[in-house]
Amino acid sequence: MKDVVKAQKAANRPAKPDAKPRGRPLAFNQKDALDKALNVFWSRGYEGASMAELTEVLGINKPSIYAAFGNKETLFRKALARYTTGPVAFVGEAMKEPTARQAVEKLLMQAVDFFSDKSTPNGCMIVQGALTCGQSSLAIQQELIAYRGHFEATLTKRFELAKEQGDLASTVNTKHMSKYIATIHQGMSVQATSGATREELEAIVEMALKNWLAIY
Amino acid sequence: MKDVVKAQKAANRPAKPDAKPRGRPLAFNQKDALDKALNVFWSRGYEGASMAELTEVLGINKPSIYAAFGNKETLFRKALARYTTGPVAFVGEAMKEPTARQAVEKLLMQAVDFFSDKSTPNGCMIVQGALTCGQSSLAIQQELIAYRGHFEATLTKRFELAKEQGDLASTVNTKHMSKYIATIHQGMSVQATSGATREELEAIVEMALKNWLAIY
DNA sequence: TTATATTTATACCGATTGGTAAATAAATGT
DNA sequence: ACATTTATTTACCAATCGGTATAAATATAA
Repeated sequence: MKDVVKAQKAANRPAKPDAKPRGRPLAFNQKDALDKALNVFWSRGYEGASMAELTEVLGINKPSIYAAFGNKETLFRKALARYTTGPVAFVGEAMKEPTARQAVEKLLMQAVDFFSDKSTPNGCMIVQGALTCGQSSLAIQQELIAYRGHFEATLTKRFELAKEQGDLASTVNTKHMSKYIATIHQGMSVQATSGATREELEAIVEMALKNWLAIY
Repeated sequence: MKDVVKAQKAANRPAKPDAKPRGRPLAFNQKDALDKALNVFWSRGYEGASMAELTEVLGINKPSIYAAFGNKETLFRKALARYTTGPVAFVGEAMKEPTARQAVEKLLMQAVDFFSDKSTPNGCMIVQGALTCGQSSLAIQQELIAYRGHFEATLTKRFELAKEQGDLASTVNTKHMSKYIATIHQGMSVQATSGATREELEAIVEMALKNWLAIY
């Protein structure tokens, strides 16, 4: 049995709170370590984050990282999963607003909070994690493109619902509208990374929302 | 006299059309080579473009590249300068339109042409050349941020002129409006890189322009 | 106490990174 | 013809890249 397989087995072992595990215990908290890795990938992107920096920030030696999370690519994917269920879970929340207009307003306003939060890196990891990259990272690049597509699909679904509920005109092209909102969101991500202040991001959203009246 | 200094001297020598240069002639066209380098940086970003790929695409050995253009960083800067005076020179042209509204419309419409041009990489090099990167590329990252700032300053100047000429209300915050337009432009760059079609980009611009009536 | 299981730290791997030394080739000046 | 200048080719450099083999350390099970 190869070590890699053993490690995976250990990582996938279901939590039995009462039965103590057999070997030497982990010297670090997996969730904390993953959060730290997320921060590195978030600020540096997939290629810009080196395993050397990751080991330094996590305070864990490389073999321990590989045993716990697999290689760099799977570590990135696990950090990305944590990102979507953690920091950016507000996207799903915003969709629950009673009208499409309110959903978009809440989405973009929360994005302002998110982008200007000084305790986290600026910008969106899904937007900037691998926009451009070398040939060896094309798989990650495509994966992030797919994530962005899911984001638009979420918006489209919400707009379709709004059509049914009558708070959005039946003539609206929901896919185009989703792409438009996504474009603003992605542009704001670039702006945040470029140093835009909270006030500036708010002004952008304000202008984008005035648009709502004009569009339909 | 070091070789590097000699090479720089050769590169900076003023063009005397009739006086033939002294040593072995260059075996490649500098402008063509720079255009090829631009294409690599444009599609892969600064870090994603390796010297190995650059030598392969340019068809020139590394020592010749270093002699002609300096190191990777200066090669990127020279490619970037060519980018601004070549492919994206349309930005300055759009500013010459008679009104602010027409200037923005022309700017964004040309951006659609630009982003959906299948003979060039998708997206904008200034937006995506180094959005995220490792520590060794922070200087380039900052330089591109400055370029984006210049883009906004250009828009702001045009809007200030529009105020003077009366085709823009005196109450408009020109800096905020510039940031809003820049945000849409940058978002479109991300969309283009993600595979958005020409029709989709056009729809985005159409919605952004309807906004013009609502904003002021 | 001994065997087994798991994680740790150290030290290393081949491949790739950006960059260059040295010798040869091809032009002009005298 | 010969010296000088410049560019090209080849072969190499140290540093870093992602990733791992090995053995010591630390836990439970018997």
